[in-house]
Amino acid sequence: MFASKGFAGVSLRDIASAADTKAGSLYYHFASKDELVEAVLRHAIEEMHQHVRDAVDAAADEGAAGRLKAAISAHTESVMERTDYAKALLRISSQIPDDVRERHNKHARAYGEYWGQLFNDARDEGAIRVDLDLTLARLLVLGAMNWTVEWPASLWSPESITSTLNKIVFEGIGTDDVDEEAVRALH
Amino acid sequence: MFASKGFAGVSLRDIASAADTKAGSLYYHFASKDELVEAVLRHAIEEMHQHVRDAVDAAADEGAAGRLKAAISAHTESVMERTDYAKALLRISSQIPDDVRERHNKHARAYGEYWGQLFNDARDEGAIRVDLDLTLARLLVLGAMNWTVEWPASLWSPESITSTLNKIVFEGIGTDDVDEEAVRALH
DNA sequence: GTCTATAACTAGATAGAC
DNA sequence: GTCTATCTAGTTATAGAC
Repeated sequence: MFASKGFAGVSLRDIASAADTKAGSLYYHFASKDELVEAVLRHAIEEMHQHVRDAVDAAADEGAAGRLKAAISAHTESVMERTDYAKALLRISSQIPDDVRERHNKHARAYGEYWGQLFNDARDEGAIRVDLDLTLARLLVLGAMNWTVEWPASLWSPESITSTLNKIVFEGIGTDDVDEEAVRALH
Repeated sequence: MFASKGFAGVSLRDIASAADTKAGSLYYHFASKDELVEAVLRHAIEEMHQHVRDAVDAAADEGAAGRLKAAISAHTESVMERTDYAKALLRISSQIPDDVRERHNKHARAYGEYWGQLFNDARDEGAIRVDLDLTLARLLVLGAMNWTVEWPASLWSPESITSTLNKIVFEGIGTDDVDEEAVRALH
Protein backbone atom coordinates (compact mmCIF):
# COMPACT_ATOMS: atom_id res chain seq x y z
CA MET A 1 0.00 0.00 0.00
CA PHE A 2 2.87 2.36 0.75
CA ALA A 3 4.34 1.52 -2.63
CA SER A 4 1.26 2.43 -4.61
CA LYS A 5 -0.11 5.35 -2.62
CA GLY A 6 2.92 6.86 -0.93
CA PHE A 7 3.62 7.26 2.76
CA ALA A 8 1.06 9.97 3.48
CA GLY A 9 -1.46 8.48 1.07
CA VAL A 10 -2.08 5.42 3.22
CA SER A 11 -4.03 5.72 6.43
CA LEU A 12 -3.71 3.48 9.43
CA ARG A 13 -7.32 2.52 8.82
CA ASP A 14 -6.34 1.30 5.34
CA ILE A 15 -3.51 -0.73 6.78
CA ALA A 16 -5.59 -2.12 9.63
CA SER A 17 -8.36 -3.06 7.26
CA ALA A 18 -5.95 -4.95 4.99
CA ALA A 19 -4.66 -6.76 8.06
CA ASP A 20 -8.21 -7.62 9.16
CA THR A 21 -8.03 -5.56 12.28
CA LYS A 22 -8.81 -2.02 13.46
CA ALA A 23 -6.69 1.13 13.48
CA GLY A 24 -6.65 1.32 17.26
CA SER A 25 -5.24 -2.18 17.50
CA LEU A 26 -2.16 -1.21 15.55
CA TYR A 27 -1.03 0.90 18.49
CA TYR A 28 -0.48 -2.20 20.54
CA HIS A 29 2.24 -3.19 18.04
CA PHE A 30 3.60 0.19 16.93
CA ALA A 31 3.77 3.45 18.83
CA SER A 32 3.09 5.54 15.72
CA LYS A 33 2.74 5.48 11.95
CA ASP A 34 6.40 6.51 11.76
CA GLU A 35 7.50 3.47 13.75
CA LEU A 36 5.36 1.22 11.60
CA VAL A 37 6.85 2.44 8.35
CA GLU A 38 10.31 2.26 9.87
CA ALA A 39 9.72 -1.41 10.60
CA VAL A 40 8.53 -1.94 7.03
CA LEU A 41 11.65 -0.35 5.57
CA ARG A 42 13.95 -2.20 7.90
CA HIS A 43 12.36 -5.51 6.98
CA ALA A 44 12.64 -4.61 3.30
CA ILE A 45 16.33 -3.84 3.36
CA GLU A 46 17.15 -6.92 5.41
CA GLU A 47 15.15 -9.15 3.14
CA MET A 48 16.81 -7.75 0.01
CA HIS A 49 20.27 -7.94 1.52
CA GLN A 50 19.71 -11.52 2.55
CA HIS A 51 18.39 -12.56 -0.85
CA VAL A 52 21.36 -11.02 -2.62
CA ARG A 53 23.84 -12.44 -0.14
CA ASP A 54 22.38 -15.91 -0.65
CA ALA A 55 22.75 -15.60 -4.41
CA VAL A 56 26.31 -14.34 -4.09
CA ASP A 57 27.23 -17.14 -1.69
CA ALA A 58 25.77 -19.67 -4.10
CA ALA A 59 28.08 -18.27 -6.78
CA ALA A 60 31.07 -18.26 -4.43
CA ASP A 61 33.30 -20.25 -6.76
CA GLU A 62 32.53 -18.33 -9.93
CA GLY A 63 34.97 -15.48 -9.44
CA ALA A 64 34.21 -11.90 -8.49
CA ALA A 65 32.60 -11.01 -11.82
CA GLY A 66 30.31 -14.03 -11.58
CA ARG A 67 29.35 -13.08 -8.04
CA LEU A 68 28.57 -9.54 -9.17
CA LYS A 69 26.35 -10.87 -11.93
CA ALA A 70 24.57 -13.10 -9.45
CA ALA A 71 23.99 -10.10 -7.20
CA ILE A 72 22.57 -8.09 -10.09
CA SER A 73 20.14 -10.87 -10.89
CA ALA A 74 19.09 -11.31 -7.27
CA HIS A 75 18.60 -7.62 -6.61
CA THR A 76 16.50 -7.25 -9.74
CA GLU A 77 14.38 -10.21 -8.69
CA SER A 78 13.84 -8.62 -5.29
CA VAL A 79 12.64 -5.39 -6.85
CA MET A 80 10.48 -6.92 -9.54
CA GLU A 81 8.69 -9.81 -8.05
CA ARG A 82 9.89 -11.12 -4.78
CA THR A 83 8.13 -8.85 -2.33
CA ASP A 84 6.08 -5.72 -1.84
CA TYR A 85 8.46 -4.63 0.89
CA ALA A 86 11.18 -3.94 -1.66
CA LYS A 87 8.79 -1.90 -3.78
CA ALA A 88 7.69 0.15 -0.79
CA LEU A 89 11.28 0.73 0.22
CA LEU A 90 12.28 2.04 -3.18
CA ARG A 91 9.23 4.19 -3.66
CA ILE A 92 8.77 5.91 -0.33
CA SER A 93 12.17 6.10 1.34
CA SER A 94 12.59 9.63 0.01
CA GLN A 95 9.27 10.91 1.32
CA ILE A 96 9.16 9.78 4.92
CA PRO A 97 9.77 12.07 7.91
CA ASP A 98 13.38 13.24 8.26
CA ASP A 99 14.20 11.38 11.45
CA VAL A 100 12.83 8.10 10.11
CA ARG A 101 14.80 8.52 6.92
CA GLU A 102 18.02 9.26 8.77
CA ARG A 103 17.72 6.11 10.85
CA HIS A 104 16.81 4.11 7.77
CA ASN A 105 19.76 5.43 5.78
CA LYS A 106 22.09 4.39 8.56
CA HIS A 107 20.65 0.91 8.35
CA ALA A 108 20.74 0.85 4.55
CA ARG A 109 24.38 1.89 4.36
CA ALA A 110 25.54 -1.66 5.10
CA TYR A 111 23.79 -2.85 1.97
CA GLY A 112 25.43 -0.15 -0.12
CA GLU A 113 28.82 -1.09 1.26
CA TYR A 114 28.16 -4.71 0.44
CA TRP A 115 27.65 -3.68 -3.19
CA GLY A 116 30.78 -1.57 -3.03
CA GLN A 117 32.71 -4.66 -2.02
CA LEU A 118 31.26 -6.67 -4.91
CA PHE A 119 32.36 -4.05 -7.41
CA ASN A 120 35.79 -3.65 -5.81
CA ASP A 121 36.41 -7.38 -5.86
CA ALA A 122 35.45 -7.58 -9.53
CA ARG A 123 37.82 -4.75 -10.38
CA ASP A 124 40.65 -6.22 -8.32
CA GLU A 125 40.10 -9.43 -10.25
CA GLY A 126 40.60 -7.47 -13.47
CA ALA A 127 37.02 -7.88 -14.67
CA ILE A 128 36.19 -4.16 -14.63
CA ARG A 129 37.96 -1.49 -16.62
CA VAL A 130 39.96 0.90 -14.51
CA ASP A 131 38.99 4.17 -16.21
CA LEU A 132 35.61 4.36 -14.45
CA ASP A 133 34.62 5.99 -11.18
CA LEU A 134 33.57 2.74 -9.54
CA THR A 135 31.20 4.33 -7.03
CA LEU A 136 29.42 6.17 -9.80
CA ALA A 137 29.24 3.00 -11.87
CA ARG A 138 27.74 1.14 -8.94
CA LEU A 139 25.08 3.78 -8.33
CA LEU A 140 24.12 3.88 -12.00
CA VAL A 141 23.82 0.10 -12.23
CA LEU A 142 21.78 -0.09 -9.03
CA GLY A 143 19.61 2.70 -10.40
CA ALA A 144 18.84 0.76 -13.58
CA MET A 145 17.66 -2.12 -11.40
CA ASN A 146 15.77 -0.02 -8.87
CA TRP A 147 13.84 1.83 -11.52
CA THR A 148 12.22 -1.39 -12.68
CA VAL A 149 9.94 -0.83 -9.66
CA GLU A 150 8.30 1.90 -11.75
CA TRP A 151 7.59 -0.34 -14.70
CA PRO A 152 4.01 -1.36 -15.22
CA ALA A 153 3.22 -5.08 -14.98
CA SER A 154 6.21 -6.39 -16.78
CA LEU A 155 6.14 -7.83 -20.28
CA TRP A 156 9.44 -9.54 -19.59
CA SER A 157 10.51 -12.34 -17.33
CA PRO A 158 13.04 -11.49 -14.62
CA GLU A 159 15.46 -13.82 -16.40
CA SER A 160 15.31 -11.95 -19.69
CA ILE A 161 15.68 -8.66 -17.86
CA THR A 162 18.69 -9.68 -15.83
CA SER A 163 20.35 -11.32 -18.78
CA THR A 164 19.88 -8.18 -20.88
CA LEU A 165 21.03 -5.97 -18.02
CA ASN A 166 24.13 -8.03 -17.35
CA LYS A 167 25.01 -7.91 -21.05
CA ILE A 168 24.62 -4.14 -21.16
CA VAL A 169 26.46 -3.54 -17.90
CA PHE A 170 29.46 -5.68 -18.77
CA GLU A 171 29.62 -5.34 -22.53
CA GLY A 172 27.58 -2.26 -23.40
CA ILE A 173 24.98 -1.78 -26.10
CA GLY A 174 27.53 -0.62 -28.66
CA THR A 175 28.91 -2.65 -31.52
CA ASP A 176 32.54 -2.96 -30.59
CA ASP A 177 34.36 -1.62 -33.63
CA VAL A 178 37.79 -2.58 -32.34
CA ASP A 179 36.61 -6.09 -31.72
CA GLU A 180 35.11 -6.53 -35.17
CA GLU A 181 38.23 -5.20 -36.84
CA ALA A 182 40.32 -7.58 -34.80
CA VAL A 183 38.10 -10.50 -35.68
CA ARG A 184 38.22 -9.62 -39.37
CA ALA A 185 41.98 -9.30 -39.13
CA LEU A 186 42.20 -12.77 -37.67
CA HIS A 187 40.45 -14.36 -40.63
CA MET B 1 7.22 19.86 -2.55
CA PHE B 2 5.55 16.96 -4.31
CA ALA B 3 9.01 15.49 -4.96
CA SER B 4 10.09 15.51 -1.34
CA LYS B 5 6.84 14.74 0.46
CA GLY B 6 4.81 12.79 -2.06
CA PHE B 7 1.44 13.64 -3.57
CA ALA B 8 -0.68 13.10 -0.47
CA GLY B 9 1.99 14.52 1.81
CA VAL B 10 1.61 18.05 0.50
CA SER B 11 -1.44 20.08 1.39
CA LEU B 12 -2.93 22.85 -0.70
CA ARG B 13 -2.19 25.12 2.25
CA ASP B 14 1.51 24.19 1.96
CA ILE B 15 1.48 24.93 -1.75
CA ALA B 16 -0.41 28.18 -1.34
CA SER B 17 1.94 29.33 1.38
CA ALA B 18 4.99 28.64 -0.80
CA ALA B 19 3.32 30.66 -3.56
CA ASP B 20 2.58 33.52 -1.16
CA THR B 21 -1.14 33.10 -1.41
CA LYS B 22 -3.96 31.25 0.36
CA ALA B 23 -5.42 27.82 -0.21
CA GLY B 24 -8.78 29.21 -1.28
CA SER B 25 -7.15 31.29 -3.99
CA LEU B 26 -5.76 28.20 -5.69
CA TYR B 27 -9.28 27.24 -6.67
CA TYR B 28 -9.48 30.17 -9.03
CA HIS B 29 -6.67 28.54 -11.03
CA PHE B 30 -7.33 24.85 -10.51
CA ALA B 31 -10.57 23.03 -9.89
CA SER B 32 -8.95 20.49 -7.57
CA LYS B 33 -5.68 19.17 -6.20
CA ASP B 34 -5.82 16.51 -8.89
CA GLU B 35 -5.97 19.11 -11.63
CA LEU B 36 -3.12 21.01 -10.07
CA VAL B 37 -0.81 18.02 -9.94
CA GLU B 38 -1.84 17.06 -13.45
CA ALA B 39 -0.69 20.48 -14.65
CA VAL B 40 2.60 20.02 -12.80
CA LEU B 41 3.24 16.65 -14.43
CA ARG B 42 2.27 17.90 -17.85
CA HIS B 43 4.62 20.84 -17.55
CA ALA B 44 7.39 18.51 -16.36
CA ILE B 45 7.15 16.11 -19.26
CA GLU B 46 6.95 18.90 -21.83
CA GLU B 47 9.94 20.66 -20.34
CA MET B 48 12.01 17.49 -20.34
CA HIS B 49 11.00 16.52 -23.82
CA GLN B 50 11.85 19.97 -25.11
CA HIS B 51 15.24 20.03 -23.40
CA VAL B 52 16.17 16.64 -24.83
CA ARG B 53 14.87 17.52 -28.29
CA ASP B 54 16.95 20.69 -28.28
CA ALA B 55 20.08 18.72 -27.38
CA VAL B 56 19.36 16.12 -30.05
CA ASP B 57 18.73 18.78 -32.68
CA ALA B 58 22.00 20.47 -31.76
CA ALA B 59 23.74 17.15 -32.41
CA ALA B 60 21.88 16.61 -35.68
CA ASP B 61 25.02 16.06 -37.76
CA GLU B 62 26.77 13.68 -35.39
CA GLY B 63 25.03 10.49 -36.44
CA ALA B 64 22.39 8.51 -34.61
CA ALA B 65 24.74 7.26 -31.89
CA GLY B 66 25.91 10.82 -31.23
CA ARG B 67 22.34 12.01 -31.01
CA LEU B 68 21.49 9.25 -28.58
CA LYS B 69 24.43 10.22 -26.39
CA ALA B 70 23.29 13.85 -26.49
CA ALA B 71 19.82 12.75 -25.42
CA ILE B 72 21.24 10.75 -22.53
CA SER B 73 23.18 13.75 -21.32
CA ALA B 74 20.21 16.09 -21.65
CA HIS B 75 17.77 13.79 -19.90
CA THR B 76 20.19 13.27 -17.02
CA GLU B 77 20.63 17.02 -16.70
CA SER B 78 16.88 17.45 -16.58
CA VAL B 79 16.56 14.95 -13.77
CA MET B 80 19.52 16.08 -11.73
CA GLU B 81 19.59 19.80 -11.78
CA ARG B 82 17.44 21.56 -14.27
CA THR B 83 14.11 21.69 -12.52
CA ASP B 84 12.03 20.49 -9.62
CA TYR B 85 9.25 19.60 -12.04
CA ALA B 86 11.27 16.68 -13.38
CA LYS B 87 11.96 15.43 -9.87
CA ALA B 88 8.29 15.64 -8.95
CA LEU B 89 7.32 13.82 -12.13
CA LEU B 90 9.66 10.91 -11.48
CA ARG B 91 8.83 10.60 -7.82
CA ILE B 92 5.07 10.86 -7.69
CA SER B 93 3.74 9.73 -11.04
CA SER B 94 3.17 6.27 -9.60
CA GLN B 95 1.20 7.44 -6.58
CA ILE B 96 -1.36 9.83 -7.98
CA PRO B 97 -5.05 9.00 -8.44
CA ASP B 98 -5.73 6.47 -11.20
CA ASP B 99 -7.54 8.80 -13.58
CA VAL B 100 -4.83 11.44 -13.34
CA ARG B 101 -2.15 8.85 -13.97
CA GLU B 102 -3.96 7.46 -16.97
CA ARG B 103 -4.22 10.86 -18.60
CA HIS B 104 -0.61 11.57 -17.73
CA ASN B 105 0.63 8.29 -19.19
CA LYS B 106 -1.14 9.08 -22.42
CA HIS B 107 0.71 12.36 -22.53
CA ALA B 108 4.03 10.82 -21.53
CA ARG B 109 3.88 8.14 -24.20
CA ALA B 110 5.06 10.57 -26.86
CA TYR B 111 8.27 11.08 -24.93
CA GLY B 112 8.81 7.34 -24.64
CA GLU B 113 8.27 6.94 -28.34
CA TYR B 114 10.75 9.70 -29.04
CA TRP B 115 13.34 7.68 -27.13
CA GLY B 116 12.33 4.56 -29.00
CA GLN B 117 13.10 6.37 -32.24
CA LEU B 118 16.52 7.46 -30.99
CA PHE B 119 17.43 3.87 -30.14
CA ASN B 120 16.04 2.51 -33.39
CA ASP B 121 17.98 5.04 -35.43
CA ALA B 122 21.20 4.16 -33.63
CA ARG B 123 20.65 0.48 -34.27
CA ASP B 124 19.75 1.04 -37.92
CA GLU B 125 22.99 2.96 -38.20
CA GLY B 126 24.81 -0.10 -36.90
CA ALA B 127 25.87 1.50 -33.63
CA ILE B 128 23.93 -0.91 -31.40
CA ARG B 129 24.42 -4.65 -31.26
CA VAL B 130 21.52 -6.61 -32.62
CA ASP B 131 21.31 -9.32 -29.94
CA LEU B 132 19.50 -7.06 -27.46
CA ASP B 133 15.81 -6.45 -26.88
CA LEU B 134 15.95 -2.79 -27.78
CA THR B 135 12.86 -1.80 -25.81
CA LEU B 136 14.24 -3.45 -22.72
CA ALA B 137 17.61 -1.79 -23.25
CA ARG B 138 15.93 1.58 -23.57
CA LEU B 139 13.94 1.13 -20.36
CA LEU B 140 17.03 0.03 -18.44
CA VAL B 141 19.09 2.98 -19.65
CA LEU B 142 16.30 5.44 -18.88
CA GLY B 143 15.99 3.83 -15.48
CA ALA B 144 19.64 4.41 -14.68
CA MET B 145 19.14 8.09 -15.48
CA ASN B 146 15.80 8.45 -13.71
CA TRP B 147 17.05 6.90 -10.52
CA THR B 148 19.58 9.72 -10.08
CA VAL B 149 16.57 11.65 -8.77
CA GLU B 150 16.92 9.53 -5.64
CA TRP B 151 20.56 10.38 -5.08
CA PRO B 152 21.31 12.74 -2.22
CA ALA B 153 22.93 16.06 -3.13
CA SER B 154 25.32 14.83 -5.75
CA LEU B 155 29.05 14.55 -5.25
CA TRP B 156 29.48 14.47 -9.02
CA SER B 157 28.98 17.01 -11.75
CA PRO B 158 26.37 16.21 -14.38
CA GLU B 159 29.20 16.07 -16.91
CA SER B 160 31.09 13.37 -15.05
CA ILE B 161 27.88 11.42 -14.56
CA THR B 162 26.80 11.54 -18.17
CA SER B 163 30.27 10.74 -19.42
CA THR B 164 30.50 7.72 -17.13
CA LEU B 165 26.98 6.63 -18.04
CA ASN B 166 27.60 6.93 -21.78
CA LYS B 167 30.77 4.90 -21.41
CA ILE B 168 28.97 2.16 -19.49
CA VAL B 169 25.96 2.12 -21.79
CA PHE B 170 27.93 1.90 -25.02
CA GLU B 171 31.02 0.02 -23.92
CA GLY B 172 30.13 -1.66 -20.63
CA ILE B 173 32.10 -1.83 -17.42
CA GLY B 174 33.85 -5.06 -18.37
CA THR B 175 37.36 -5.50 -19.65
CA ASP B 176 36.74 -6.96 -23.06
CA ASP B 177 38.43 -10.33 -23.03
CA VAL B 178 37.63 -11.11 -26.67
CA ASP B 179 39.10 -7.83 -27.68
CA GLU B 180 42.29 -8.40 -25.75
CA GLU B 181 42.75 -11.86 -27.22
CA ALA B 182 42.21 -10.47 -30.67
CA VAL B 183 44.70 -7.69 -30.07
CA ARG B 184 47.25 -10.19 -28.78
CA ALA B 185 46.68 -12.40 -31.77
CA LEU B 186 47.38 -9.49 -34.06
CA HIS B 187 50.84 -8.89 -32.61
C1' DG C 1 -4.40 -8.14 22.25
C1' DT C 2 -8.35 -6.25 20.17
C1' DC C 3 -12.23 -3.52 20.39
C1' DT C 4 -15.23 1.04 20.40
C1' DA C 5 -15.46 5.74 21.10
C1' DT C 6 -13.63 9.94 20.80
C1' DA C 7 -10.29 13.80 21.21
C1' DA C 8 -7.58 17.04 18.61
C1' DC C 9 -6.39 18.26 14.40
C1' DT C 10 -5.86 18.72 9.34
C1' DA C 11 -7.49 17.72 4.70
C1' DG C 12 -9.89 19.30 0.24
C1' DA C 13 -13.32 22.10 -1.18
C1' DT C 14 -16.99 25.93 -1.24
C1' DA C 15 -19.36 30.54 -0.36
C1' DG C 16 -19.40 35.03 -0.51
C1' DA C 17 -17.17 39.63 0.74
C1' DC C 18 -14.13 42.74 -1.43
C1' DG D 1 -8.28 37.32 -8.49
C1' DT D 2 -7.62 36.97 -3.70
C1' DC D 3 -9.32 36.94 0.72
C1' DT D 4 -11.68 34.92 5.21
C1' DA D 5 -14.70 31.79 7.09
C1' DT D 6 -16.52 27.52 7.17
C1' DC D 7 -18.33 22.74 5.91
C1' DT D 8 -17.56 17.91 5.78
C1' DA D 9 -14.79 14.25 6.10
C1' DG D 10 -10.72 12.13 7.15
C1' DT D 11 -6.30 11.95 9.94
C1' DT D 12 -3.24 10.21 13.99
C1' DA D 13 -3.48 9.02 18.38
C1' DT D 14 -5.48 7.97 23.07
C1' DA D 15 -8.67 5.97 26.72
C1' DG D 16 -10.75 2.49 28.64
C1' DA D 17 -13.99 -1.67 28.22
C1' DC D 18 -13.57 -6.45 27.43
